[in-house]
Amino acid sequence: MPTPSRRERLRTATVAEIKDGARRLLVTGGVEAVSLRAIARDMGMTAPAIYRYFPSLEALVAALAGDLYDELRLRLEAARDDAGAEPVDQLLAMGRAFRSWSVAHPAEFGLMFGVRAPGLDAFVDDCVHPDHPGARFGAVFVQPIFDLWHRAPFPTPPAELLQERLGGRLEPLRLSHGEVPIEVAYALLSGWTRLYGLVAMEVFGQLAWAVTEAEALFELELAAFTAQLRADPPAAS
Amino acid sequence: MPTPSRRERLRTATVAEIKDGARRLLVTGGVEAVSLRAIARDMGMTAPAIYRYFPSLEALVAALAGDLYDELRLRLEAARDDAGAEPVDQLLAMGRAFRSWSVAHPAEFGLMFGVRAPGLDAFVDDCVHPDHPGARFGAVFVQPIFDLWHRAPFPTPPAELLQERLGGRLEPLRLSHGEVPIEVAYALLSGWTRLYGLVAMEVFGQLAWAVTEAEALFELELAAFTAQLRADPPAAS
DNA sequence: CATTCAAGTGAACGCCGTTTACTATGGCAA
DNA sequence: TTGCCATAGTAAACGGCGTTCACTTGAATG
Repeated sequence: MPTPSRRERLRTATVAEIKDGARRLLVTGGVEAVSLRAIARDMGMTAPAIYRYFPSLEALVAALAGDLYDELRLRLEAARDDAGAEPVDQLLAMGRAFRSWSVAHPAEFGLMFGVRAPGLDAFVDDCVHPDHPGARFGAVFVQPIFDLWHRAPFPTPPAELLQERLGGRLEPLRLSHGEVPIEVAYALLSGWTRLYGLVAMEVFGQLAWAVTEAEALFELELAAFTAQLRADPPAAS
Repeated sequence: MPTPSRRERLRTATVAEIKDGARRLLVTGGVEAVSLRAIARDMGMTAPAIYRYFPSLEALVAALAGDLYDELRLRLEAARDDAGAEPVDQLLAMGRAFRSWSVAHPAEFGLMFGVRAPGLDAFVDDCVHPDHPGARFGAVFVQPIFDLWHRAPFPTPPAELLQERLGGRLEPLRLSHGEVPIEVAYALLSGWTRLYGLVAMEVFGQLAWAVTEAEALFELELAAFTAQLRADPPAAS
């Protein structure tokens, strides 16, 4: 690609400035504080000008969410790469990185993993596009679990049971990552939902009724899960 | 208490009508569709009249959320009471009831368990009031796990480890339910976060990238968890 | 140099929460 | 029965919001 024209450069700079403003508002006031008028005010512009760059507020927020998925994914990839070659260590590091980023960025987490606006972008999300930022984020977990399974299979429910219950329902996963052993798919989903549940409850303040310092609980659960992953599968009995 | 005065009866009826309207809007358009003006319009009133009953929109939404916690708790208690005397069966029934209510009421679920408005009611929530609807909801799970532990202890991480990591951080839980064995507290938190994570991901559409029909995954996880609860604790080795 | 087109403005529309001043009415005490 | 007064409701207004539309301006392009 040749050097982008001057117009192009200005345009991408403005897009970035708009997104920066949106994120600043998101961080300080939650998603409901993100408004075109406030962004434009911060930029010394008027609100309708933003429509030259995004077709609606909602589209802007969706683009911001996509960026955040990429940011979080890069963070997890860095943690994985720093964790050595042992898949379990990589998963541990990724789990901790996921929690620490999420706790440090609760507003962003809420936007990415909280409730979706009713039916608006759901059909955009579950679209199987493998290049969708959310899908690319989920994909980060696949490789380590797959490697671990190759190296040292871990115990799971019996493969026949998994096949019967889950077999026909993994098309979306298969569309992004060819054929994955069903045990790997199960471990991926099981582990991801546990990680998500714990972190989401902490970030959303839903654990305060029971426990202070949710990090202790997080480390306990992480230890329990990795112990499960390190265990030998039961001998065929 | 004597029969409430006529005024009182009219007032509670109006409060109920306002809440009904709010819930209708919540269901059809998500939480952001709940507006005082729309509620008042549906009731043939003007918006400022609602201020005679609730000090703000936010307070109305909070009251609605409280009612929803009670509704869900009653549903879970009914499922538990229909499940016989076996604690594991009770927990299974409560887990299924939680999922089915949540899937059937995604907007309500989002309001109750999704992201909180920034710092607004957080300090109201984590207040240790044992009569807070959210706390009373969480409490439903305590008794069956406690009973199960009494009847047939299940495997957990070693008590000394739990005590060291979690011991000092359970004041909120202890304030609502006296002393609870630390293994029970751990199993409660671990199980609740797994249940929440799975259901929240399904309701929020966060599993669509990997799996269709999340119920199959839910049943697998439920089976895995209850198998864990039914297992014998490892003999002291 | 003339033209074209993207970028931005200002005004407007219809929503929204909330406040204020004001009105009517039903219950209660003198 | 009469008079009072708290209660429930209204209308108008303020500021903020997303969005649309008609309009200007200025820079890149032929």
